[in-house]
Amino acid sequence: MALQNAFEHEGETRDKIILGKILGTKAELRNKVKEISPVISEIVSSVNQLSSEEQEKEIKENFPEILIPKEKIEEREGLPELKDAEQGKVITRFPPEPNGYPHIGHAKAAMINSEYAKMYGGKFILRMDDTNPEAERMEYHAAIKVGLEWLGIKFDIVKNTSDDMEIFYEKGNELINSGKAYVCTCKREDISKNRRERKACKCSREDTEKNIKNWEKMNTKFKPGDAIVRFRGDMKADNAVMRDPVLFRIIEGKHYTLGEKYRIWPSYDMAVAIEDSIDGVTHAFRSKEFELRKELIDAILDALNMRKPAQGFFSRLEFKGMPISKRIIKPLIEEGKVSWYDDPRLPTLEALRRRGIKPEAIRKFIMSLGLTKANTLAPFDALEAFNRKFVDADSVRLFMVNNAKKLTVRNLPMSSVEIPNHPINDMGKRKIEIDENFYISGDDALNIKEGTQIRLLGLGNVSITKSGIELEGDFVEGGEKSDVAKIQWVPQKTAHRIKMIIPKTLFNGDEFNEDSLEELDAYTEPQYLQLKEGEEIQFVRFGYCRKDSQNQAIFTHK
RNA sequence: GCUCCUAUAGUGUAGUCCGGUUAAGCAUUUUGGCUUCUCAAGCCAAAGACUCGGGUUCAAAUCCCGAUGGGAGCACCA
Repeated sequence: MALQNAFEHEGETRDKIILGKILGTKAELRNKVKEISPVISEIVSSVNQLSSEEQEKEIKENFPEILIPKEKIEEREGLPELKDAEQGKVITRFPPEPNGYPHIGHAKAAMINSEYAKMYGGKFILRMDDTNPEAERMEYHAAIKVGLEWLGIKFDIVKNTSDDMEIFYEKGNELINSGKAYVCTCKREDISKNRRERKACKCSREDTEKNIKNWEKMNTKFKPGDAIVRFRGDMKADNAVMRDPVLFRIIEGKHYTLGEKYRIWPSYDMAVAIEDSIDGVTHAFRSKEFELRKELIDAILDALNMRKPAQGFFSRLEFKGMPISKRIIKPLIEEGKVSWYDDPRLPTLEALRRRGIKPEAIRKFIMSLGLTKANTLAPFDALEAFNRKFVDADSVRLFMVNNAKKLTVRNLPMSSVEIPNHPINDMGKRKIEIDENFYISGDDALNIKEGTQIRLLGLGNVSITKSGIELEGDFVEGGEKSDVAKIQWVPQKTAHRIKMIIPKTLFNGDEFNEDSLEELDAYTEPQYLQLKEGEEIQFVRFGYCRKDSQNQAIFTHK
């Protein structure tokens, strides 16, 4: 073993390392460290005295198996295993609030939960967490469903938290009747102040009878803001969430599905606790900012003698320079700085789709992030790298030139040319009609000098007789492929004009990037018109792009 | 302010629970090379990390204590 280690590390080995290796494989020797370490030292020093050649000779003669290269360690696929999970019995859930458009953060929560259900052959629930009528809209509800469907996430059960209003009231009664919750009629500011100062208010000392009466009055007499139901937690607790949190409050807004049927609504903690328990959820994964609520949720369920799910937490996912929060995005839309929630600069699912990011890439990417609680501010290029692998195999290769310059080629021997749609995979060919008039990219035109040769890809070499803004040249029969600049081109007579949109980082630090959307004026082949909307293309020597419409393409990535 | 969470290469992570089989693995990035009628993909190679300071131990990324950096909560939002 010493010999092997020495061989792997330039002829030198160390006794500590060898000791570690031996103890690692042979646990029974661990209490005999004192006895074996001098023996090891001796072996190690004798090995170190040998020259590399002698070591190698020794290995070849006595331990040839060492020379076989080690196999690479396989990366663990997917998420870490769950501790108390039984095959076939795991139930997870994704509970979004329909109060906005779904984004990459939703994708992470949904994928982690669904992945675990899949891993253990269990069930996965989509539960629209809609207990705040003021915030929720059908539009968002629909957008979330569309987004999840696009991601390819399948649900076994779809429900709304608001389906179970009667159950919340039942449990509310139970908590109030048993004195584990009380009605508080203090002012909002006082409640907040008492929380900070860890002081109980007078309402918490009222008797059960009064609480029951007030609980009834919440349905009739009290106005929104007048009264709330609070859980009897611990006003002295270090965890501020436990300082008598809200369980129910009055909201008079019109709920997007239930209208004005109810006016007392459960808070998030109440709703999640009860729902997860009655839905049979065994494992609930949420993002890290909810971590402090774990204690509360357990306490509520204990107070009601209900089954508790295991709770896990993961870090929020955000991209550098791409804000997720509505608070930031909404004003940008209002000021016209971004067009809408599907603006390709945004991290919403709709925007990612328009930009040409594939759901499989998002899945791989999210799984690669793991289940850590450390903050993740991933650079977008990590996602791009995954996406490129999915997109490359079936993206049609097309020619596109931007900032077009004219090139006239004399003595062309043909009037059309056939070009394969993909360099490796069989995706057919396209026939391009040509005459002597071409467009080439402005950047390429700049670099072309008089008297040199260039090669028009798929066509042939041209010897340049005039450079500058309008170029001219002669066709060269049988020209060399190597050592010539190979450039893409578009025939002038059939050139199709498109707008090329290049999304860039929206924010540099806190500063809005005024140049975050670059638009190029470009020409492409008429073949572009034959492609389906949404198809991914690779514009040769430019990058992967998604066809957004007949006259607009969005740059995906290099 | 109080409380909680967190810290591995430029970036994202594996390993940490249960110290040794890993002088830290993978991916991405960057740089070289091969291949190629694309600056793409593919293949090969190189570069690069355990936040800091103590302690325990034959042995610490892993356990303990302290410091520092980052994030979150202290809503009648979820």
